[in-house]
Amino acid sequence: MKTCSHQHTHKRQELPALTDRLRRHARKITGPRAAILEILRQHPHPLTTKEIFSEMPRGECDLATVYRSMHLLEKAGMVKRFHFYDGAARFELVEEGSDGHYHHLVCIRCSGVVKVEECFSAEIEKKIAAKNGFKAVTHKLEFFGVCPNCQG
Amino acid sequence: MKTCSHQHTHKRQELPALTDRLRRHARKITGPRAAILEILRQHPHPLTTKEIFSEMPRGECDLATVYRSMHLLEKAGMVKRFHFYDGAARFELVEEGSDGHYHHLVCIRCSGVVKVEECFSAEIEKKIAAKNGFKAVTHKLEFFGVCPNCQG
DNA sequence: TTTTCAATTGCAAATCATTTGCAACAAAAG
DNA sequence: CTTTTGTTGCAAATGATTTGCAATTGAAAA
Repeated sequence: MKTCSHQHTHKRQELPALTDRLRRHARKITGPRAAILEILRQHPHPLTTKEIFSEMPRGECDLATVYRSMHLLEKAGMVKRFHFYDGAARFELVEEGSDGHYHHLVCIRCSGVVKVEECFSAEIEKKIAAKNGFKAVTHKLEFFGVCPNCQG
Repeated sequence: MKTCSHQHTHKRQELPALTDRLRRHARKITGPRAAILEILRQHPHPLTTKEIFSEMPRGECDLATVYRSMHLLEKAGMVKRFHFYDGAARFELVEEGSDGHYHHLVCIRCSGVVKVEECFSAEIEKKIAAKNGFKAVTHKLEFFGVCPNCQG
């Protein structure tokens, strides 16, 4: 019983490599989109749409555009969407070739996030799928706790 | 390495037992609260606030009251909150004595939900907590896939 | 490079889920 | 039965996200 073999290597791609990836999905490379990719590139953390928006050089684009772009990037498999404690979606770049499968450990006090390499055995998922007759089963797993700084 | 020992036995409690549980948390048993508990009792599925509201006998109470009640029941440990594919929170009754720790397998097509007994080794969680210096670590885990009816 | 056209954006208004202030009300305690 | 304090209804406020539409702009074609 071995743990699942998701990739966790993170060689951060350059912006051109990212725009190429997007272009491959038959999409235009626009100012806002390049800016968003660059921001995600520089923040290896899950960011909310608002955070991405406020990182934009001088209000470069509309909030709605960020929302639209995030959907686009998500469908292109270039970002992964997360939901933690609050109602806001958070996004993180998925490295090329990675299936984007990894998890987080979130501090319930300060909201700090740590990427988690560990994952449980893929056997469990297969067993669950088989037992219930489901196909294409995936999972979402997030850990929550109190980080060292917020203890005491 | 054994799987975690969460309880999964579900002997559905009667309404009086439920109201007693709530009373123990020093809270008044009101019409809306009893109605909500009864609805949750009769639907061993995660329900959205809206669904609970529309199950109420003739609009018995305000939507805001349902929201307030769900927070109350959550703090009392009587219901568990879930977030699946969409933005709406879903609630399910937690059996007395259960730690409310179990998971779901959700169909991404029809939204059907199956309760999942399986869980991964508790060792993994301990290891993650120790490695990062976090305390009181818990996790949220949900499975997604295509159910038998929605395949093909 | 310039033309052309569909994809994309900005803006404002619309939705959706959820929360909150406040006065009227109703359980539970005495 | 009265008091006390938690609860509710209602309406308005939030916060996140979506959408219609006209104006704009990448990128393919000429």
